[in-house]
Amino acid sequence: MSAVKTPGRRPRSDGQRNRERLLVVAKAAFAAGEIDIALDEVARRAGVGIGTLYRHFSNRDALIEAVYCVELDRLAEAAPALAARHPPVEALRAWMILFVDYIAAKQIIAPALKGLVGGTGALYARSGDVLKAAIDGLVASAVESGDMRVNIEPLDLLRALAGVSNFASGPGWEASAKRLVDILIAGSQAPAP
Amino acid sequence: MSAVKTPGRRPRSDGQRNRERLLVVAKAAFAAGEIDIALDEVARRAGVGIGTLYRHFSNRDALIEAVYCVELDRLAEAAPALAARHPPVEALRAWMILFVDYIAAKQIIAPALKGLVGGTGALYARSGDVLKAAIDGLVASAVESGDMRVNIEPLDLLRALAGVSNFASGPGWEASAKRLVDILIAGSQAPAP
DNA sequence: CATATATACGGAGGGATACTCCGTTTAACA
DNA sequence: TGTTAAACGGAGTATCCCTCCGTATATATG
Repeated sequence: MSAVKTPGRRPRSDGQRNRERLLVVAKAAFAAGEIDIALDEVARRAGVGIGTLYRHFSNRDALIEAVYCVELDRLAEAAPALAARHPPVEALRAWMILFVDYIAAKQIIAPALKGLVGGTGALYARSGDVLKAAIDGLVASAVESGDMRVNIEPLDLLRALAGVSNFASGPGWEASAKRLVDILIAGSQAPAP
Repeated sequence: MSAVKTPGRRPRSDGQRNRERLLVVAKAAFAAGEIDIALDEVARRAGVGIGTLYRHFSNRDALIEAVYCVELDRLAEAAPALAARHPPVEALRAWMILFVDYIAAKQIIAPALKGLVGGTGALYARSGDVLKAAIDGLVASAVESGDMRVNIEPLDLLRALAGVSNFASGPGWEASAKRLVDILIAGSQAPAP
C-alpha cells in the first residue's frame, strides 16, 4: 500500500528489452521527421508484434511522452546550471533559447508539448511539472532581483514558445522563435525605475 | 484566358445550395468542439453524399479554410478602423486582443491557423495574406510613429498568439493569451530614449 | 415542350491506421 | 524440473480518408 510497486517477482528481461527497443526506434523515427509513422511500423522496426507495443504504451500519446520524458527532464535539469552562471534574466533567456534549440533538434515535439504545457489530460503530468518547476525557478529569481515584473506567469512564456514550435514546419521558424524570446524577455522586464 | 472564370453557363443551383449546407454544418460542428468530426458525418448531417463533399472541398483542410475564410477576412478588415481610432501601438494591442477573442469564439481555429500563419502549403494562401497585411499595417504605423522597434517581424507576434491558441483547451487560456498580448507589446516597444 | 449536355450527385469500395483480443510462448522462482 | 505469472504476436475489428464512376438533373437551346 505504501510502495509504488509490489515486485512479487523480478520484471521479465524480455519485457524490458522490448520496451527499450520500441523507445529507441520511435525516437529515431520522430527525430527523422516521421511524425505520423504508423505504430505497426514502429513495432515492425523494433522486431516486436503490435500487441507488444500496445501493452507497453497504451496509445500514441503515451509512446510520445515516454520518448521525450527523459529529454525533457534533461532540459529542466539544465536550468540550475544556467542560473548559477548568469544573471537571472540572462539565465532565463538562455534557457528559453535552449528550449527552442531542443524543439529544433527533436522536430515534432509540438504535439507532445501540447499535452505537456496546456493539455487537460493527466498524461504528461510528471514531465510537465518538472518543466514548469524549471521555468518557475528562473522567473522567480529574476523577479527577486528586481529585473522582472512581478505579474508574469511563467507558463505563459512557455506556452508562447511551445506555440511557435507548432509552426516548426515553415522555413525560418527557428529564427522566428529566437526573435520571440527576445521580445518576451524585453516585455517581461521591469520598467526602468 | 483573362477572366478568372468563363461562365459559359450559370452555376447549378443545387451545387451552390449543397456547398452552403456543408459549410453551415461544418462550422456548427467545429464551433461545438467536434474538431475531428468525420467528413462522412459532415456530409450526412448536410444531407449530401460523401462524394459531394469531396467535390466541393478537396480535403479536410480545404473545408476548414472555407469555413473560416470569411471570418478571417472580417478580422483583417477590422484593422483600419482600429488604426483610425487609436494611437498606433494601442491599435495593435486592440487588434491582437480582438484576435484572441476571435479564437475564443470559434474554438479550434488553431489547426486552421497553423496552415494560415505557418504552413508551407499553398492552401490558406489568400486568407493568410489578408491577415498578414492587416498586422503588417498596424506594426508599420507603430514603427513609423517611433513607438515600436524596427526589427519586429509582425508575423512573429501572430505566430505566438496563434500558438497559444493551440492550448485553448486548458482552463484560463484566454486570460493567458491576453497577458501575452501585453508582454508582446511591451517587448516590441522602442526603449525609452 | 423536347432534346442535348455540362454539371453535380451518391455511395460502394480501396487503402491505411489505431487499437483489441486471445491462444501461445517464455522467463522467473521454488 | 515443474509451475505459473508475465509477455508475446498478429489476426481481427472499427474508423477514416479519399477515389471512382454510373446515375440524375439543372441549364441552355431549337
